Amino acid sequence: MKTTAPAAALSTRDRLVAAAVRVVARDGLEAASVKTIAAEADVTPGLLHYHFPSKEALLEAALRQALEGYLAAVRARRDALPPTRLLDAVFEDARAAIAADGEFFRLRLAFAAKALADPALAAVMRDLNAAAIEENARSFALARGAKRPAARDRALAATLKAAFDGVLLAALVTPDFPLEAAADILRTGARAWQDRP
Amino acid sequence: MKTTAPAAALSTRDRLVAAAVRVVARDGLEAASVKTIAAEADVTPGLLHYHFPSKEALLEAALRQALEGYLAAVRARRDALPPTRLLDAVFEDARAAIAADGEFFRLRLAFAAKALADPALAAVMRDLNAAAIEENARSFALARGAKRPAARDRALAATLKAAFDGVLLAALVTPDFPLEAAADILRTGARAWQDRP
Amino acid sequence: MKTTAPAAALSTRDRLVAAAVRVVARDGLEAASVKTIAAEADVTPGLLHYHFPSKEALLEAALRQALEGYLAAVRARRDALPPTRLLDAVFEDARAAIAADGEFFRLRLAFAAKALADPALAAVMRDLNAAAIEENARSFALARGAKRPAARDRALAATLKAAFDGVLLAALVTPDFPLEAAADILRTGARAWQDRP
Amino acid sequence: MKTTAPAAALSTRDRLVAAAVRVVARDGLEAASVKTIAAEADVTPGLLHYHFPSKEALLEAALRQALEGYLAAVRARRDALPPTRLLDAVFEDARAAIAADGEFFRLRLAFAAKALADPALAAVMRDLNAAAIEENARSFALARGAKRPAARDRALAATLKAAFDGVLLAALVTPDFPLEAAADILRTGARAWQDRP
DNA sequence: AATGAATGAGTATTCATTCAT
DNA sequence: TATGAATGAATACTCATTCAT
Repeated sequence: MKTTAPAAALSTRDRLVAAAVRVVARDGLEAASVKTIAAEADVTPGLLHYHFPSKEALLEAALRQALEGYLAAVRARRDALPPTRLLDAVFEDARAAIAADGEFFRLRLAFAAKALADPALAAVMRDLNAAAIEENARSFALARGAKRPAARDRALAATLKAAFDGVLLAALVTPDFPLEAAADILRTGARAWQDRP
Repeated sequence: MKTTAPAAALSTRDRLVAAAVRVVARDGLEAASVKTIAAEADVTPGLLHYHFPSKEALLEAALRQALEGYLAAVRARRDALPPTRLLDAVFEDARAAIAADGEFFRLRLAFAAKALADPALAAVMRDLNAAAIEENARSFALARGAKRPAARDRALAATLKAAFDGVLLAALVTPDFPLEAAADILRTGARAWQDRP
Repeated sequence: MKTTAPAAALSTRDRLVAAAVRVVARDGLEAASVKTIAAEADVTPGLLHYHFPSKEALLEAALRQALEGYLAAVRARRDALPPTRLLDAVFEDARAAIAADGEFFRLRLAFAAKALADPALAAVMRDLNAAAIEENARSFALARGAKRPAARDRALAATLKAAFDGVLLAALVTPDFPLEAAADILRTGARAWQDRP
Repeated sequence: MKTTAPAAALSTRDRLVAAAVRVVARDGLEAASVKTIAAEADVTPGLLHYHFPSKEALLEAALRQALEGYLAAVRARRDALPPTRLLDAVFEDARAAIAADGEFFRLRLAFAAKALADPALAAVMRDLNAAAIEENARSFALARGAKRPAARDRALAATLKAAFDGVLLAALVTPDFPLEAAADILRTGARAWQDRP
């Protein structure tokens, strides 16, 4: 019989997924060979293929896990705020991401590039993107006094997410990117959109 | 004496750069092996290394050429417009890019991901990004009635470029992305920023 | 249960080392490509790199193994002789080497040339050379009636080894090299050195 | 019309040979590619094949030129000495070579290794080796009071040359090689050989 | 579940040589 | 003479995958 320490004792499968996330976030997809990932998980390459049919399958699981973790973090922060502050929260999320999220963004960018040629990855990204947008759309609806998100809420959420992604990329490559101006411009546009009847 | 047909008369070097651009735009960086690029240029792999010290050097030249081509196109369109329509032109550029530019964006995204780990590529991107932004900043200054671009013009230009890049990526991955809303939100924010004293 | 035939039971690693020794001794370092060595070991080139991080690492192991084998042979012959005959034994060793050792010397010469530019190989040669010299120095001390080798014993051993190496090279390139004269001259000089108080 | 400065203006052919000698002496045969040698001679690789049918032919010329230069230097020093001091001169030559001749020896060792598998190179080495030995043999005959070198003189010359070559190699690889002892042992043996009736 | 050995196709790069100009 | 472009074969090495144990 084997007793498992509750938190630390990840299954081999989960260790592999976590290792893949770490490697891609830290060193990019080019460095994410089977050998490298297996070593990061302290496991032999052969075992990786016992748990996953291919390297692609593992990478897909890694992308899903990374995006789900991000989504959960967004949700948690959102649940702790009153509805009227939700639009501000989006901007704070974005600013926090820009300040701290270099690694996670590296992973997201690497996978985005790969997804353009890989339908399975594209599907994962689309689904979890949609979930995050729906989450924010719900918040925007509440702030407007509506119970359920409408098309205008989803459009706002999708736009802000996309725009901030672009800003995040630019800020990572260009050290002196004008973050304040970007936030100001986007916030003004968003407020006007919200106040429209 | 040799008459040169305008298109076929590219030097081998230029044919290699063009081939690299094509391959990366069409199939991504993962498919851009020396063998593939050489074949696309109708050349032997050995010859590629006669003209470029390494694959990396060729890819860097390809990125530069692609971005310079883009910059030239932006400049040309800009020169054909009266100053008061310049802000609108940015939005039209962006919309045109979203509608038509899938291939060019694929290349840009692939190189962006690689640039996070490759300082030489990052420098190329930064330089040509900065040139494009300066170009637009000049337009925005003229529209404000100023002769020379100030920090506020550059901030606006940088923000719009970054935000539209994000929108472009999202639109490529998500077919039903709300382009109209995005343009509206960004335009509103930009106008408010411009009208500020 | 597996019965192992003594010769065939080499590990893959050992088969690779032996194959490298054989190829270098027979055809020289220029012919010692990864492909050639792998074929000689009846193994795929990929497997060579599974067992050795690089071709250089394999060649270093091969050099060490060849020199250790030689050293062991010298020791064995030495142990079978009475102390007074030890100086003569050195000359017999040398003559035997000259007569029979073409292949081993080809390897040694190839590696010596390479070692001038490769510190790792140079270290291996130096260490095993020193061991062989110390071995002979001990013999010369015993022949003098001393228990432990002194500087004069090591100087004699080093000189004889070096001089015979040169003679061996010359004899290999020049078929009619005067081996008897060489042995006579060296023996006379060595005896005089030994008889000195 | 082209005027040629008398000493500096080597023919292209000679510049190539000199460049090959320099490259091999400095960096070894492994570094002596056609490209490298041509660059050292400030010439294009294509031109090399105009003057030499193959790389091998150039290397053979380089070896011959290096050995002939060495032979000329030996002859010159010999001509300046009275007959009775000639044996000493051999030892001084050798000591000078050991002290200063690292580069030349590197070349000689590299070619020696290659010559074991290349009959054309082996012939060059043998011929010029024989010439140098004959030179010394003549000296030894004179010192004995004979007019013409006999077998015993040639044997002595061949032995000393070979032995000193070995010592030179050992001294290059082993920094603390006992040069004094080596010279002493060889000189004693040589004198005894000379004094024999 | 896990290992470690093995494969075969693929990678970028270097090389001596040829040839039209 | 001399150049610079071009070729094709060879180089060491990496990779995802398979499989017997």
